[in-house]
Amino acid sequence: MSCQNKKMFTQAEENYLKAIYHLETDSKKGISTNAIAKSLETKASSVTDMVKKLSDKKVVLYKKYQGVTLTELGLKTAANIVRKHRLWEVFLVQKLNFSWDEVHEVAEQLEHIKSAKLINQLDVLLGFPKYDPHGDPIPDKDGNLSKIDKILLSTLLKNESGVCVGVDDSSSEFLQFLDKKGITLGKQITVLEKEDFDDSLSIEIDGKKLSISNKIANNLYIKKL
Amino acid sequence: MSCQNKKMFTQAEENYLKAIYHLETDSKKGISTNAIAKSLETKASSVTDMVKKLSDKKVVLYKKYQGVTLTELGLKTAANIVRKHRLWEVFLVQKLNFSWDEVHEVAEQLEHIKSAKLINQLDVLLGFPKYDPHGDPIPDKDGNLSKIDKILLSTLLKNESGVCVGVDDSSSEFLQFLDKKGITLGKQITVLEKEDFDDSLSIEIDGKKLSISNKIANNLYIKKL
DNA sequence: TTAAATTTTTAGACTTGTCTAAAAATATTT
DNA sequence: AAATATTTTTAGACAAGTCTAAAAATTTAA
Repeated sequence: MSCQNKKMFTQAEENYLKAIYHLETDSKKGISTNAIAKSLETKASSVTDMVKKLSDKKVVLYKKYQGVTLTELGLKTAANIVRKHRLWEVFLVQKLNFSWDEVHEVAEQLEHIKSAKLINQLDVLLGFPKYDPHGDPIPDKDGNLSKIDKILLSTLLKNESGVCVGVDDSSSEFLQFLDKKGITLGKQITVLEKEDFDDSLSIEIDGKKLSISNKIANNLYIKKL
Repeated sequence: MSCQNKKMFTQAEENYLKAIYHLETDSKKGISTNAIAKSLETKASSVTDMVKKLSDKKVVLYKKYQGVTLTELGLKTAANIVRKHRLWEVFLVQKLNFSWDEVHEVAEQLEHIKSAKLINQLDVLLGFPKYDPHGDPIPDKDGNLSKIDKILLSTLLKNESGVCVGVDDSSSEFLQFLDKKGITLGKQITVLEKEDFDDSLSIEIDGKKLSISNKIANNLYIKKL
């Protein structure tokens, strides 16, 4: 088989590692049991149990009541799962005609497939993509991320322009809403007007004028031109 | 989610259904607990337990001590898993440069991914293949198989010719052996000589003469010209 | 800085899928 | 047809991962 040296993790363990990874990039501090429970839609008591196992396996540091942090090994492992998730998302969109709001659920399953060759060759097939269909960076084999200096659309000033490069909320509701409005990654946007009373925006996209609520503008990443 | 109407099965359940499916195509009778246990490398007692669950779910017929048979629903479900397995094998070979001896292990995992769109689009991407990389037929959406009138190389007579269309044993050892000898699907073979004392063959392939043992000839399918 | 509220952990239970060992049924042999 | 061998099932146990309810620790508030 193919599992002598490399540590293997169950799907449940991988999901915990991924959740902690995402929470760590947001908060930098030790991640609380409750935060993990919320993000995995499970109970805090289940998290405590699992976190002990992960600690035994040296992928997290854990002191009772103090939250957890990923070790070097845990970080690498988690980044690799995210890498797989995002590469599969690109595959689904590029090769199988999925739309960006349909990929998450399936990638959530595909990310657990164990085969180094599979993911390397997928990377080749897709042309070594750096970003997934939502604009999120794909970690490389060592877990490093390409950074892009993106800002929220809501921070653009009047008459400034930028290119759509990502979303903060990638729920299918939001993504489908963007589709309906004709807003997709790569599209150029210019802020025509900023309304003070509700923080809504008037923007130009594809030569058309569009009104955008603050909630939308707060979930759309732009790279300034 | 995506699981309101269609019945969902666990990976373990799917593996049992697949095993029973394969055993049924060989034997036509009720499949014994022991046969399933052997094929899944598990214990007969575990099989008894699982078979009861499958019976409750209406995918097999089971009477104590009498073995099991797939119901219509079970047959369709199993064929669908085999369909997914074989489509993924084609994908791995055609798109990701896997060799035919490397695909099984990974397809064994991929076959359990749940998404109708995924498998339909994969079918499109691959051009609706009818056979997997070992020459085994890919069931269509209703579970129907394309039949090919293939025979074992060992049944070819002296001076008869045929095209390699499949293998009976698809262990990586056998497949790697065939690779080494230059025998792949689609290659034309002519029987030059049949030796009586050990049933070995002398064949011509690619204009070269090759000696083939009976064991090999008994595991290689040929379509007569 | 005590008291109250919240978070986290523990303890015990449940499910799925597996196992071993023993009992029951079936099949084979003489 | 009785005795033996084999197969299958049952019974009880175990590991993984989850849950609820209660206890312990920490944080917040007064």
